[in-house]
Amino acid sequence: MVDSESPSAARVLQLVASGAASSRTELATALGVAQSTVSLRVQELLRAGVLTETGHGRSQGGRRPRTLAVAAEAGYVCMADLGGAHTRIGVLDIGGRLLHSEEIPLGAGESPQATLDALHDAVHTMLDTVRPSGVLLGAGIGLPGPVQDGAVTLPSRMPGWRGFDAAHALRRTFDCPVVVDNDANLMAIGEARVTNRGKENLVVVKAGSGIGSGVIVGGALYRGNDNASGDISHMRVAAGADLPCSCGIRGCFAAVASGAALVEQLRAKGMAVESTSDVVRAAENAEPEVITTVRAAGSLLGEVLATIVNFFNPDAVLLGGALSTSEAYVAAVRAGLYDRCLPLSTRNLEISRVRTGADAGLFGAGLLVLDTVLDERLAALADSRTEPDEKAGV
Amino acid sequence: MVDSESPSAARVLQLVASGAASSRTELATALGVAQSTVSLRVQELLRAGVLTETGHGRSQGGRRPRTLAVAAEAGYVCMADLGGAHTRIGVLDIGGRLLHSEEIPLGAGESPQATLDALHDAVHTMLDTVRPSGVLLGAGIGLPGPVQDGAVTLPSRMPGWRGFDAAHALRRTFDCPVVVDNDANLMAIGEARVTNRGKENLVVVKAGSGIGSGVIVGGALYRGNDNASGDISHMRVAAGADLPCSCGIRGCFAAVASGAALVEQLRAKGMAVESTSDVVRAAENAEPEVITTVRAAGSLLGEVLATIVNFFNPDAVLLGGALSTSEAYVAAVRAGLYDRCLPLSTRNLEISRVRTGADAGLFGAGLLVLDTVLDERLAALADSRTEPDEKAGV
DNA sequence: CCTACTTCAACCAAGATCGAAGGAAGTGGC
DNA sequence: GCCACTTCCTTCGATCTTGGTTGAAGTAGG
Repeated sequence: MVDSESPSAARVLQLVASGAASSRTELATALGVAQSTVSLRVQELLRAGVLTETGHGRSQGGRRPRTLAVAAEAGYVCMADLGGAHTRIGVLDIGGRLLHSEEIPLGAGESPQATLDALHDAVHTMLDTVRPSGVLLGAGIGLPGPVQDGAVTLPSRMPGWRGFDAAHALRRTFDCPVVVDNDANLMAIGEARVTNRGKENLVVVKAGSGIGSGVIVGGALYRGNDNASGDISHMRVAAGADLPCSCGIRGCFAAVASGAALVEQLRAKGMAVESTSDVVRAAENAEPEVITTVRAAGSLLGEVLATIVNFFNPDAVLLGGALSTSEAYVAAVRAGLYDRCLPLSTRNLEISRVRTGADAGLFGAGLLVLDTVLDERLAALADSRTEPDEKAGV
Repeated sequence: MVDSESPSAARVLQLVASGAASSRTELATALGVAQSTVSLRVQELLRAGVLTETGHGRSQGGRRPRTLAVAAEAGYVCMADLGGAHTRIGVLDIGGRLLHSEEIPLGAGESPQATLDALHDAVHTMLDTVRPSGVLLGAGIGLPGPVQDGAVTLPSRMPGWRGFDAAHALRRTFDCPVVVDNDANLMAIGEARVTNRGKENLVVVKAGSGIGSGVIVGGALYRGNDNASGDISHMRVAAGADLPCSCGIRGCFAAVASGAALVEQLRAKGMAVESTSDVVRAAENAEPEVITTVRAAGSLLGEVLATIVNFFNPDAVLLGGALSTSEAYVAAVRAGLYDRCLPLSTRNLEISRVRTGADAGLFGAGLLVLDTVLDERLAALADSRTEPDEKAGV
């Protein structure tokens, strides 16, 4: 359940690829493990062909380090972050570097199979342009709703998706290992692993057309009992006492303050907004009506998060999703949170935007699938190395 | 940070003492580790004098097991659970068995030093009666408020305690190792470790004169950033819009539904209640006014917990504290929770009373101090065994 | 050119845990 | 009584990890 600081293959590659470490010694300090341990693991990765020695680095007074680099030709993974109206897709090389990401006009509103087919086409068009070297190792996909066994169990804005085994369908379509998870969970994983703050316990909020969060405990994703952790959309707020929600209860937070709710509210007032991004743009243009609405939504999120922070006492609250790109929104969240939270819990609390921005979910999806794919590959290599040995030995 | 299933000394002893395991083989299956590992650890504990072999068990078709028992003469720890008006004290033997527990009329209302002095006297009177064999190994104390570095940082009903280093004072008074922690945290630890359900992630609520909770993640206590996790008393609820709270904000949950708040409300209506227990008693006697008030408080807790359950998606919510002894209260909590929570999160959720009842906090305090004390003792023994070897060897 | 010093990575021993194997101590059928 | 079988516990090597040491590689200064 915990894999934060362990020198997993994917993590070693990520450090090398990101430039955070380019020699064995640097890896050892970055991972916090003994040099000898790193040495062995690097040897494995070299043999597996996913790392290469590229030469020597500059000496710092002593022996020159042997520089390491990921073998780009070893392959890549591709990711998708499915939203209500838009979908973000991208490619990660084997070292966890984002080679490319883009937004495509594809929503989960269609039938599942049609959506996934369109996604498949879009991904392959992207791959034709990007032309990453090597082979497709795996794919990771984020869906906007609680995911269990590869299927969405509570699709609020996704008609027809309930119980549809997306993982199975994708495996068939893409013909490679696939992981499917909730979008906010993937965002939390991505942000936690790419921007390594010294923080162990995080709440990462995705405020887009819906609102969800991912929870990081001890550096690893906390999934809860049914992989349903992080739901904050159905908290009861006074501001929405009479608004109905897809869950069947009135007064839910997301029914008032989600991007979709803001669009509705503004359209009711005659404004020409279609999506959450439209709302954010209008707010940046300082349209008074919009900015008031956005601030109110942010303040409400702050209030909701105050409850979460009091209970969970995390090291940081990180904001992502389309709404978080609005300065006004973030400011309102901060204000609402500090206003309603115990000083004890906010004293050491960081509240900021996700550093990986709109790509956070893609990073999470890619890194998650890289973990499993690389582990399998190393295990296979270890097997193939021991078996012949036994033959030769006896 | 995680110590749930590891074969720690205290855990081995607890299993033996509780009767859950009386032979090495049973220990191995209970701990989920190899028999050889258990064998070595048992040898250590035998040498340390905290375990003894008592003879043979019944054969089950093969060789008879050698039965193990904790060496009662090896010592004991004593515990205290300090409340606003009452305090519960008890003694644990080295195997984690509760030898005795009682409630004494001592509250945290006095000055800290006076309270601790009175506590010391009460504990020694208790020890004179109980006469546990062996020596006092350590003491664990629970305080009703957030604890940092052995001191309460936000004493809501404890004038004069703010910043008072209780751990230091107790170490001097009792002259033994001491652990001090939040009462709800200790309750969570106690309940999680004594009644080992197959559950990994728990929320344990203490609903007494105040309301707090302890969070168990992966079998171990989750403490958060500032050891301040589990605070649910300051969640905003509609029912208490205008009631002031010690935190300076209006509308806090605990200002409406804590035991202290219920006492106030009922007294304002002319009822003769002094403490939370009085309220519970009156409710059990089916006094209409009281039972309505208690049910309302329970329903509110259920609503608050619905938020927590949606976010945290635990395996179980366990209710403790004086209020939880009221059937009506527990029923109202259940109703409120199921009413406001997503079915997804309650499908596999257990909602029940703590099985260790009023002693949950004592168990937690005792087991926590046993952990550290036993580890130290084994380490000391290991040292004393290696050092002479070196002398003799050279 | 030689020496002193720094840094890197391979090697080694120590500790923990595990699985397999085996001895010890029983039961039960013949 | 003998033998097969079961169960319990210990022993032994294998594996994985870690920290410390050593030798290799290189720099800086005289």
